[in-house]
Formats: sequence, structure tokens, C-alpha cells
Amino acid sequence: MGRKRLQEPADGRPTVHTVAARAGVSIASASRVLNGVGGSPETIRKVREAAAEVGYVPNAIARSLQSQRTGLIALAVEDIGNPVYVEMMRAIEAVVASSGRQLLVHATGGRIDNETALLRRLANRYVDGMIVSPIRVTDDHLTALVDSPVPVVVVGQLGADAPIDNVRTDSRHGVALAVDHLVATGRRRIGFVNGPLDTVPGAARDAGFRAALARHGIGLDDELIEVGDFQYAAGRAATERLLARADPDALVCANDLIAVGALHALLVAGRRVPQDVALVGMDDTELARMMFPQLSSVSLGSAERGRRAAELLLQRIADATLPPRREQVPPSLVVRASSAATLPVPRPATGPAGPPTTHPSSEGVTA
Amino acid sequence: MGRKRLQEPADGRPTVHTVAARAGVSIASASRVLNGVGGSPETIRKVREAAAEVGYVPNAIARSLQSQRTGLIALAVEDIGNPVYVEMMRAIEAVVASSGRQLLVHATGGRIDNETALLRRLANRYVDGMIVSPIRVTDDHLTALVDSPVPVVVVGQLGADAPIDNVRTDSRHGVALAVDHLVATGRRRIGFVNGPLDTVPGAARDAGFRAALARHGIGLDDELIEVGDFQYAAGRAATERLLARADPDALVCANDLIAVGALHALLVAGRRVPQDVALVGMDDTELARMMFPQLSSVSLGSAERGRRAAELLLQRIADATLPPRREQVPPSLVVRASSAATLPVPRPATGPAGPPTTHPSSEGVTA
DNA sequence: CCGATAGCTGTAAACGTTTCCGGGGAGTCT
DNA sequence: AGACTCCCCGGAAACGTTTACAGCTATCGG
Repeated sequence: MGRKRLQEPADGRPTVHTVAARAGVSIASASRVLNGVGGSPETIRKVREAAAEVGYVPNAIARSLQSQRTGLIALAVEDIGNPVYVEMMRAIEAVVASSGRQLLVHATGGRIDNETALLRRLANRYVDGMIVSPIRVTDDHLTALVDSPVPVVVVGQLGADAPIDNVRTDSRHGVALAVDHLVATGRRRIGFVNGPLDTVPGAARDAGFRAALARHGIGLDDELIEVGDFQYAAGRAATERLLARADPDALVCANDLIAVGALHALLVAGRRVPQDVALVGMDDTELARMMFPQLSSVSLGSAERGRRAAELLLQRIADATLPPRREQVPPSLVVRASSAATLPVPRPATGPAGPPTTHPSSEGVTA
Repeated sequence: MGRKRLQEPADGRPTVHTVAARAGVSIASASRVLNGVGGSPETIRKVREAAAEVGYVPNAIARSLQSQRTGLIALAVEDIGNPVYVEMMRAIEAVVASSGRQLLVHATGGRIDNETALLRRLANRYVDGMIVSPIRVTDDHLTALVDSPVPVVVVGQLGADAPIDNVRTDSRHGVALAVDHLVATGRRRIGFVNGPLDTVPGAARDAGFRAALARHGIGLDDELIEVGDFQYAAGRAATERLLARADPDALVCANDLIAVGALHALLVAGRRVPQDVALVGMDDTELARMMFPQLSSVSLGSAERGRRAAELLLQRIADATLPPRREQVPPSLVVRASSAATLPVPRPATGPAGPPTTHPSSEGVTA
């Protein structure tokens, strides 16, 4: 026991050296046995015994330093409380797990500095790759993404020329689907409850709403547009403000959380849904089906986007030389009870007094 | 450029060697400058320049191997779609972030093998510590927890003698609060929609329900008890089964997701809530406030439990020799519209037809 | 009976970083 | 002017693992 190396770290935890010494073999042999490659029966026995005796557990950090991979994939989303990200995460999880890796989720809280800090920090080799879904994109962001040391896939809109793997949907078109549906069922005073306009999805949905109204030749009434953020409470408050000054016969909401808030505000205000006001949410999350009446919602294919993003990421990890790719998932409208009734000629109610004409357990109709 | 060491790894990414060579200093000096400790103005300038030119970004894995810490904390929960875990996560996040670390979330999906595998894998030094909230606890689990290489804190019930930091609540007492409240407001045919009995919370709540009924001298009617899992869909289906064979005047649900499913089933069946059936959920998540009528719910202090768990973990990371500690957060009942009306003498309705007598935006009353 | 071969083993390098330590130069105090 | 202090720098070890390489033994074929 000279100046060579401490067999037993101060920490007290056994290393491969500990095991090797105890088994009376070299660390190379010990490592080989522990990895199940090579070793004579006798050596295998001795090493296995020694490892069990000292309770050896390999240090993943050291292993990663050597192998240059961690087997971890990170997903960074703004708000983990939003069910749309839960669905996306589940889809990603499935793909990632099937590749033998593990998924880690990080919530950025939409704080932009937090997000870039995360990028710089987590991406510094702690993970083999990451999927991010930013709702605001700054130049800082873009450069951080572009020269990330690990592969990155972005879910959501991104500058057209950014050389980054990207899975997006067309939320402008999504809003258009909702407006078309409402106009087709006789609604004309269509309100819109949006999230912040300085976010990418907020801006896109605003543009989509205005374009859709114009296409139908419906004049834009700013009284019918409200902005909060993408949360339940803000959606409810925004709808209360809107109802205080205008009288919509339909509401489009920028996501399902907002739509649930709007539903609550409408019911409190004594409006019947859908008879007095039709309601359409967006993202088509589980939440939409949990409401009474069930909410119509524009599906932006979040699970599908998640799945594709994960596949893109795995491909890029396998081959870093691939050209940047961009995939698009089309939106679709799922009609449920909250927008089922037609105006201005409401059908005679089929049930006693209960709201929806469609049985809530029935599946929605995809338009 | 002898046999010494490649300055530039095949990977192409610059290392501290690259920077040092380019700046014409030793790697020790380069490292010092990059860490902001020491260095003459001239050296600092040269190293900073060189680092910027080659786009140096430190390898966190290597740093961690040296420093024996990663700055990452993991949270493992069963179902990230359950809002109760979202609230817990937010509380943990706050504590963890204030210590300069980052939180990673992992969803185990309740698959027991997955969970122990996670424990063994993630805990092998990829993180500085972890918080787990298992809903099933096996012996395998316990041993994995006990000899985890990194500090672990468990949120939830655990064997009494397990030497593991532990934050729990008394969900038996929580169920009792709900039953007491319902009995006090005149309900007698109280049903119970629970999650799986082979889970720790499921078993505790079942025991609590039976004990509470017995204490009130109410005979147990097995027709009034249903079991599904802790999800919305199962809660709704279980409630439908229950309503098909019994006629409760109140329902206690083992968590808020189940309660939302129950509410949906009740409304579809034409029952008024709370006039015909009072409804009490559990966990007091945001979801309870999002419903119409808003749901009464037993708060199990999930945010508080998360906060305390995080604090325990940080303390243990700082001092591994602390004795195992156990903290308990008391449950409390928050009464909202879904159980506000009193039976058997319902108050005259105050509103036109709308359900709740309490304005939904009013805060619940903590019992 | 000898040479080739296969399989096992140990030495040592490597992954990229931080940090201990000793040497040297400049500045200060006596 | 000499001694002492302080600061900066570079060499090298260390973190714990995997793995290329070379040497050894034993087996097998001719």
C-alpha cells in the first residue's frame, strides 16, 4: 500500500478498486465481470462475491465520462400543470423508454432566463439530448439552441431558417377550424380569450382568429377579444371581463385551461353552454372530456408531436450529421357538447333540463 | 505534440485543454480563470478570449466526477398527470431552486419494477438526492431505498421502522374529516369511491372510511363502496356502477380526479350536486376549484409536504449523519359548493336554477 | 512434439475536470 | 540589501470507470 491510490475513498463507498482488491484481481477484470463481458468462471465467482459483500454500486457519472453518454433525455416545458404537456410527455416517454433511456422533465415556469440557463446547464452533457417546447423565443434562445453541445429538438414554432430539428403544428389553422365550425352552426358574435400576445402560440392564435373572421366577412369587434395568460384563473378572469362589456354567442379559447375558466365564468354568469354560448377550447386535453358539458376542442396533436419529436431526437443522437428536419402535425377539431347546439334556431331540447344534447360519454366528432 | 494527449478530442468539442493551448497557459490556469478564481488580468483576458473563440462549454459530467456533486435533484412520482403531484412539485421546485440546484421529474407510471430500476439507476450518482412518492411499497423497494447511494426522502406512508427520511400525512384522519362533515350536514347514505386497495393510500383511505362510519354508528353497506384506480375515467366508471345499484346521498372520493369523474357520472345520471348528492374529494387540488360546482376536498397538504421533503433532503445532503426524521402534515377539510347544502332539510334555492348556493368564486371554508 | 490460436489477465491510458503543491517573481518591511 | 510575504503559474494527481494492448497459459491440430 504505497502511494499508488486509495482503494477505499474517504466517502466510504466501494469502487471497482475495492471490489478488485477484495476479489484479488485487477480492476480490469473486475470491470469486465461487472459488465458481463469475459472472465473465467472462477474470476466471475470471486468478483461477484466481492461486489455483493461490499455492496458495490457503479458510479454512473464516471461511467458516463468514459462512455460519453448518460442514457438520459430531458424534456423542458413551461408549465407542467398544463395537461397538454402531460400528454406530450407520455408520448415522449414511450419512445424514449423503448430505446432503453430515461426521460427527465424540467419545468421552466416560462421564465426566459431560467430556460436558457437550463439549456446551458443541463445540455452540458448531463443528458444525451433534449426536447424543448418554448413559448417565447428570443435570439438568445436561438443561439443557445443552435450551439447546444447535445442534440435538441424543438416542439413549436421556430424561426423559418433556424437549423434545428423542429416539430410544429399550424395553430392559426387550428383557430380557423374552430371559427368555421361556430359560424357554420350559426354563431356570429364570436369572442376570443387568448394568452399573452408576446408568446409564440398567443401571437399565432390571435392572427388566426382575425384572419378567420375576415374570411367569413365578420367584422372584428375588439370588445370580444380578451387576453390573459394560459392558465385557468386568468381564463376565468378574462372571460368575466369580456362578459361584463359584451354579449358573445360563442367563445374560442386559446387552450383548454382557459376554456375551463371560461366555462366556469359563463355558468356563474347564468349563461347556458352551449345554448346561449358555444365554447371551443384548444389542445384537446383530457380536461376537455372531464368537463360538464364536455368541451369541444381543437386538437393540435400534442401526443403525436411528442412522439415525432422523440423519434427525431433519437435519430439525431444516432447520427449527428443528419440535416435539420421539420415536421408538421395538422390540427383537427373535435366537436363535443359545449358547441353542439345550433343557433339561431336551437333544436328542441331532448333531455329534461340538462344542458348537453349529446350524451357526454359519447365520443366527439372530428371535423 | 508528442504522445502526451490529444488537445482536440475526436468529437471536435473544445475542452479545457483546447482553451489552455490556444491561450498559451496551463490547463490549471485555464480552469482557474473559467471558474473565476485567481488569475492575473492578462491571463484572464487570454483565457476568456480563447474560450470565446473556440466556443468552450464545460463538460458537466467531468466536473461532477471531480466535485462529487451534480447539482441535480430528482423527484419520482407515479402519475405526473395528477394535479396533486404538480402542486407538490411546484413546492419542491421552489426550495430546490433556492439552493441553486435543479429539479428533474420522473414519472414511474406506478410500474413497480420501473420504480426500483429508476432508484437504482438514477440514484447511482446522477443526482445529488431524490424525493420519491411511491404508492406501492414492497420489500424490494425498501431495501433499494435504504441502501441508495444518494440521500432519499420519501413522501407518503412507510413502514414504521424504516430508517428513511419521511414526510407523511394522516389520510385515515382525512377521510374521517370528510365523513364527519357529511354526517353533520345530515347525510347518512354515504358512498365511497376508492383507488386500488393494494396501494398504500388506497388501503389507508379504506380503513379510514370504515372506521369513521363505525364511529358514527352508521352500518357499513358494501353496496356503497366502489374501487377503481386513482384516475378520472376509473372514478367515473366506478361511480356509474355504484349508482346502478345504490342510492347514496353523499360520496367521498379518494382523490380529486376520482371526484371529478364522480361529479360527471352524477350529473349524467341526473343527480343534482349537492342537493341530491353531496360530493367530497381529496387532495384539494386546483382541479377541485375548477369544477362547477366547486368541489369540497380534503387537503392533505401536498404543497406543504413537498416543501418539507425538499428541506429534509437538502439538510441530509449537507449532513449525511443526521438521524432519520419523520414529519407529519395534518389534513384539513375545505368545504365548497359540492357539499354545502344540508340534508334532510334543503334550504330554499337562492338562485334561479343554478346549482350551488355558495358563489363558486368564494373561498372554501376550512374545517 | 511443436507451433498456432484462443481465452484470460493485468498494466496503463483515457474520458475532462478540479485542485494540491511547489517554484518563482515581485513587492514590502526591517 | 536581505528576508519575508503574497500572488501567480504549471505539473501532476485525483475523481471512478472502460478498454486497448500485450503477455501469459492452455488447448488443439498437424
